[in-house]
Amino acid sequence: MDQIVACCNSGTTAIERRAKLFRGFADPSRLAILDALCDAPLAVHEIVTCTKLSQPNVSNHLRCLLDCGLVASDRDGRFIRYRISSPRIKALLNDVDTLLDAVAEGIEACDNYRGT
Amino acid sequence: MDQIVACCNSGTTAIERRAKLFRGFADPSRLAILDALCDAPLAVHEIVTCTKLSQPNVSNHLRCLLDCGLVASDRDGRFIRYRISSPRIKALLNDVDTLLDAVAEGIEACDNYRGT
DNA sequence: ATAATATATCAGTGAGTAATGATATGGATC
DNA sequence: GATCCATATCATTACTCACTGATATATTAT
Repeated sequence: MDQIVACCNSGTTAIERRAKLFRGFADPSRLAILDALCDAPLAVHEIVTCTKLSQPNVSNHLRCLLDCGLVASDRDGRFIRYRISSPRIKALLNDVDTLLDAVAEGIEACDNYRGT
Repeated sequence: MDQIVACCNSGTTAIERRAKLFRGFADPSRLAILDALCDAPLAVHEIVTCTKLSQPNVSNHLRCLLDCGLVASDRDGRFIRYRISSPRIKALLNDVDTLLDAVAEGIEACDNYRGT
C-alpha cells in the first residue's frame, strides 16, 4: 500500500478539497520541504541535506506534493530540481504566520494530548 | 485518553507550530464548523443542525478549536455561542480557496490512496 | 559495459486520531 | 427540587498515516 498520503483521493465537495489541501501542509516534514523550496529550487539531495530528513522520506513527501500540484519538478542532468508551483503557496504560508501571531499562545499552551 | 486532538501539544519550532495550526484546519468536520461560524456566531445545537454532524462530535471538535484559539465562546442563557476568534481565519480560508483554484485539478485527480 | 551517484518505490511497523454510543454535568423553568 | 434541554466527557473501535530499511531504476562518467 502507498505511504505518504496526506493529499489526494477523490473527495468531491469544496470542503473536502480544502481539507485535503490543508492536510498537504499539515506535516512538519512537508512544511520544511516547502519552506526550503520557497527560497530557491532544489534537488532532492539538497533538500535531504538542509532538512535532515531521510532520502526516502523526502522522496515520498515530494511525490505527494507533486501529485497534489503544490510543487513542480524539472530534470536537470542527473538531478531533479523541485520548485513550488505557485507564488501563492508562499503567500499562504505568510498568512498562516500572521494568524499564528494572533493565536500562538493557544497553540503553544494547550496540551490535550501528547504530541507530534 | 482524549479524542479530537488535531491541535495542541508543546512542539516548539516555528514549523511545528505551523503544522499544528494547519492540522487544526485539515479536517472536513472542523472546516465545516469554521465555515458555519464565519457567517455568524452559532450555538452548538445550531452547528449540529447545519453541519449534520453528531452532537458529541461537534462538541469535541469545538473543544479542540477552542483550546487552539481558533474559536471563542460566550455563554448566552443556556446556550453557548461560538464564534471565530479572528477575521484572519476567514481571510486564510479565502486564500486557500484561491490557491485551490490553481491546483484543484491535481488535488482532485491524484489518488495515491483511498479515502478521507 | 561497469561503476557511481541521484532518485524512486516497496513492505512492514507503530502510533495517532476521528467517530460512535452511552453517560454525565449544568442551567433554566415549572 | 424535579424535569427538560444544551453541552461536555468517556471508552471503545477502526482506520489512516508517517517513518524506516532495503531495494530498484535512471543517468552520467569511465
